[in-house]
Amino acid sequence: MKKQVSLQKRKTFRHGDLRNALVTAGLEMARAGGPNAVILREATRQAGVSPNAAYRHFAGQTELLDAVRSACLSRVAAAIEDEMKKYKAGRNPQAFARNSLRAVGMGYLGFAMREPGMFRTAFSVPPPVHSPDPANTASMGLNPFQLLSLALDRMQESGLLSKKDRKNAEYLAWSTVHGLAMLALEGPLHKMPREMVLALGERLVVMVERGLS
Amino acid sequence: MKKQVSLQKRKTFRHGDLRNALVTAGLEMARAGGPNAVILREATRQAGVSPNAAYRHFAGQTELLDAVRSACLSRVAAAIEDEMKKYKAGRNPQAFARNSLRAVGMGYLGFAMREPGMFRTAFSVPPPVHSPDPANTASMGLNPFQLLSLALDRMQESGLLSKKDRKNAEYLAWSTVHGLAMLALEGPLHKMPREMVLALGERLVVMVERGLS
DNA sequence: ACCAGAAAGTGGACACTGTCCACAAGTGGC
DNA sequence: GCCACTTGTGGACAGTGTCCACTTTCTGGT
Repeated sequence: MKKQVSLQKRKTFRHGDLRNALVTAGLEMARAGGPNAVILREATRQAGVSPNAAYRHFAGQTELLDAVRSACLSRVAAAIEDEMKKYKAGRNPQAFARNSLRAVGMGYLGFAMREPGMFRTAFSVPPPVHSPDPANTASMGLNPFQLLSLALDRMQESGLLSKKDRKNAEYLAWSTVHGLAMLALEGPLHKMPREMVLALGERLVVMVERGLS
Repeated sequence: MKKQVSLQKRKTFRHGDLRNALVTAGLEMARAGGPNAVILREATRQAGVSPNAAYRHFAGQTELLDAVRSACLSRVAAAIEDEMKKYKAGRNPQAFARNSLRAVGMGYLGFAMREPGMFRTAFSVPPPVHSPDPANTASMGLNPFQLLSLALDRMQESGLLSKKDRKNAEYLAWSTVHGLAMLALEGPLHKMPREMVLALGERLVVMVERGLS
């Protein structure tokens, strides 16, 4: 239907862009079924190539998953950016700061609700921590964590947060929205309607803002 | 080494307690490697029984995992209870309420740090929501969620929380600690030292307490 | 223009998983 | 003592990740 190009058997022996094709296929599987659903052989099948061909581009299934996770993280970052763009820096820096924080939280949560599979994949197995890996970023060149830091910086600069309270505040804020997202996606709250989750998210952001200082 | 009893080939054709043996084996696998590591065939092997024997007690691997998850949830509840027992209701109900909330948060997080595999298993795939399943509880007969509710009730009763703010507050509080735990276990913070995670946890609980009202 | 060597993909095999089927071995009620 | 029922066995199958030896194609140096 969509990328028929990869299904019709190619004429050339070389695929030309296999690595990308595999990641794309893997991304689709992650979208549909989360990290456990990204399956190496299936990816090669969709790329119209033998299973072992994948090993020319990835050391194994784990590395393929790593690449897919990276792609998922980029999507998360993009969603946050989109949300942040709704607010412009105006004459009230405190309002701007608050809106930034809200945008990060709600962008994060919104993506989790919209693309559960990708979200779960993005935060599944141990990635190499805070690597400033440019592959995880969107157009602003910041990963989700850095976008959050930015929002918190604005809080501090506008006087909403003391220097002391600012320290490590990203972890506190992040935990909050991430936790709600996970509980709603694969935890005990998975039957809660999305609107309610998002409503809780609103309260959560307020709680963070109030509780941080 | 430990439960040799299940390894030496039994004399009777019947195992006698196979279901339990399978869950126990599964629990050990979950402890060591999280939900993905609980493998049906391996459980039967450890129980000294043929793979198919498991199907007399579970419809399939998923059901075995369900049972293991239930057991993990019990452990979480037990850990929270242990933490709560440290504080007794005294002449200051507000302090008691605060301590209860702290106990829930820190008990939860502490267990996550001590038993990452079990914790991840406990909150992995969709369980049947808020079923008051007695299998998930510890000695007080309350599951982790209910223990949290109890702590929040104490907050309200002691006047620390208004009726309006009390509503759905468990979700907000829960999200917070759960999020930190997940980020620390299988998220980008997995290299953060446990002491730091727990220190963040302390701040987090304070933030919740301050932010909820 | 050649041609060696690297890069990319193929085919076959292996061990492992979950699961299905038909069958055997004990057990309990009448 | 028999017979139905539960529990466990054995053999099979498809699907997975991965290793090995092999072939096909591309590329760069002479």
